[in-house]
Amino acid sequence: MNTPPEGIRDFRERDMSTEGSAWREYTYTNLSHSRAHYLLAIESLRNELGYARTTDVAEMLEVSRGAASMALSQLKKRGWVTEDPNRFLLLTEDGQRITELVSNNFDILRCFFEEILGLKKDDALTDACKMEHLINIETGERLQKLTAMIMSNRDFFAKIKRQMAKMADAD
Amino acid sequence: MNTPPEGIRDFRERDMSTEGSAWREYTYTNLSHSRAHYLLAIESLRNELGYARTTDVAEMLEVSRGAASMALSQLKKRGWVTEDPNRFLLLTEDGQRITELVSNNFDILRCFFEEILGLKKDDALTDACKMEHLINIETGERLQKLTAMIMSNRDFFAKIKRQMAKMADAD
DNA sequence: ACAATTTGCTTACCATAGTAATCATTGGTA
DNA sequence: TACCAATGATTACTATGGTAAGCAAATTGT
Repeated sequence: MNTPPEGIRDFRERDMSTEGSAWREYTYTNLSHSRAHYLLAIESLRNELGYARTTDVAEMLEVSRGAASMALSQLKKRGWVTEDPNRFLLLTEDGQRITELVSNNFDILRCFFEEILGLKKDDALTDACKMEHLINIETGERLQKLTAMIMSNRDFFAKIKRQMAKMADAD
Repeated sequence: MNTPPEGIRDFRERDMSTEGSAWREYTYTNLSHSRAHYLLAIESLRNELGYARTTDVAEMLEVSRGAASMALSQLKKRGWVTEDPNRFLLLTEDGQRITELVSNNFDILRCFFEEILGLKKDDALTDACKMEHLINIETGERLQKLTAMIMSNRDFFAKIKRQMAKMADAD
């Protein structure tokens, strides 16, 4: 947990001396929101179908095949995606690490939003999706820990649930 | 708290029937990360200096004056920014509402990351900055509530602090 | 008063992230 | 075999969000 996975720039090493343009730092993994979903799509397709072609990715993400083709060739250049001998898409080891990281972040966030903050499933999903590639490893780990601690404290958890339900009623 | 401020599309009304491209929804306020900071810069400059010119905004955000000029003219078109009789930049009422929303989100997130999750100040700031314009109103309100509830539960708060400190040591 | 600087803006440029149209392979089938 | 559909990639286009260079008008300094 000490160092980030291979292929991911360590955000903790960034130069904060030039503060002020911190607002521009928002990738952590050097992965855009969109590119993250190409990786997730490959993973998900390989789990569902056993394979992933450019066309399948395009269809899943509802983008044109041209866009998928270009996006995927970028991801290949960066060493996150390759092809198997039969030209089906594969995640490299780096690609898998990053995908898993983003996927974990998504789960942590979704769970926190839904179980702790009591957001509706859809809203929890949407917000988690927006942030999955943004939070750094440390934040994810700590959020997960917090969620676990709250959920294992029955009284406090119940209290939170009541309060959050009250807020939902106010809507 | 029931409805979003004027000039902000209500994300809760979006059509979720076309799920699947939810990954593409990530603005809520129709405000990009970058544009949000133009609004915040105007607000902040007017508080610090009493006025905000294009040049001041450009300098604060460390972008070129050309970029600032274009960004600001977009924000003017959208009715979030105007000029006073002497051509100094002003936030419109809609602009102020959005700026306040983003600014509140930032404070809520920063506080949560720093006080609850125990992130270092810089990391808390960075993560909050990345998400300030992304979380929807409801999520912000609930996160704030959670933070308050945890902080006012002395025993549990102390326990969390211990755990989070332990995670920091592991780094 | 006049030169120098500041300011706001335009222009030409770059990169990313999409679309739509088109094209070359390829693989199955009539 | 000869054709047709599907696949993957290319091309031209759009929009956003930047930079750098340069221009015109206003402000400032001596």
